Amino acid sequence: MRYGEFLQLVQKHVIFAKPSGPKPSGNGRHAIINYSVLSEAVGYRLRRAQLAVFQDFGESFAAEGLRPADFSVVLLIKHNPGLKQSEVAEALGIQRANFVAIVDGLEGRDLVERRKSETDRRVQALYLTPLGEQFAENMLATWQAHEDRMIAKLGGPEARDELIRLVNRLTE
Amino acid sequence: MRYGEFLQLVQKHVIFAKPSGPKPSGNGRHAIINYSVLSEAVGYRLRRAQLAVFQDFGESFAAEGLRPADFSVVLLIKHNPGLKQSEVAEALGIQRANFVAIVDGLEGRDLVERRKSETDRRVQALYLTPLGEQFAENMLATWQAHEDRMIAKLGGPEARDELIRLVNRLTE
DNA sequence: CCAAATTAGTTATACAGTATAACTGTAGCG
DNA sequence: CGCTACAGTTATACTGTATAACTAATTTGG
Repeated sequence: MRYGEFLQLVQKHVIFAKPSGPKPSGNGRHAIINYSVLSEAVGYRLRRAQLAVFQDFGESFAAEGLRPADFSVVLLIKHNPGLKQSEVAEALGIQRANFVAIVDGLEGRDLVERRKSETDRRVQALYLTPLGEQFAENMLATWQAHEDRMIAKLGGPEARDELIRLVNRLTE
Repeated sequence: MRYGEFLQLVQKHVIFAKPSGPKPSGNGRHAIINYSVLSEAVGYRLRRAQLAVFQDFGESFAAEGLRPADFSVVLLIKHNPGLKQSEVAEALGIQRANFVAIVDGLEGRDLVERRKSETDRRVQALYLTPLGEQFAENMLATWQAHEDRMIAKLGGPEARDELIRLVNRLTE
């Protein structure tokens, strides 16, 4: 058994804890706080928003025990079967060393298959298993429901498109 | 010596590593990848953008060894002197247990002062030290330069306002 | 052709961020 | 007074991420 597989087994089954949102804070009184530039700081507001979205994502996939990285990996393999491990990892900005455990997990759940390339035996080409293909369908339906909630919060598909357009400028 | 202070001492001085961006990926050839819905997935694009912004933030403050949380704490204390530890922590969405080490660090650098409240000796009220006030001025100048870079990437202050307006809807 | 360099994947390890439980000292209240 | 609640703290654990070192396979240059 590989180390990654071992880790997978001992992992707790609760991937995403319940929302740790604003606790019923004691006396209920809240200090009025001056947030200064934080209110309009791109990094801060972006971070808080991203946490809120991931929170919803986590609750959506709590039953499946699927983390954002797992979702992305399954999606990419589904649409690009045969990609090398390192290509998927780089596409998602995941270090190849950390990617091993992710693939171990998906392979252990019989969703993904590693196949040694015939032409280059160093390479592990990735494919979805039949179960993985089926899983991906349900996964995408669950994701779409999550995404629809986010779009609704934003105020519609146009607002979503505008948001994507803006944040992409920060990544380029 | 408290545990938090001990941790502070043994912490490495390199808070933010160099950008681990797209490595000179070997042969230079890149597989053409179908990202499917990931291209327009709110959570995914938001996450990537936030990482890019934090990367720039980290480089901006590498010399000062200031992390995003430290920045926010100093800023809030500057504009709300005398707030309780738990109030600052809650305002920033930081667990009070984890907030202890952050304040330990800032206090150890003589930027922040804990003062036991006269009326409630359980409470630690937070204030900037004179050095902290001075530090905050430089900090804000450094931050503004960072923020200006982000605004420029976005395409101007109007685009920034629009982005903030959109992401705030996700957090509410 | 062969030795050296490079590449893909893997393992081990370290650290930041975050979450929870349990403890101490203090305050409020019947 | 005795019970409950609260603020801060400590210890601990787990996820995500970063780096170095290793193995096996391939490519490259002389």
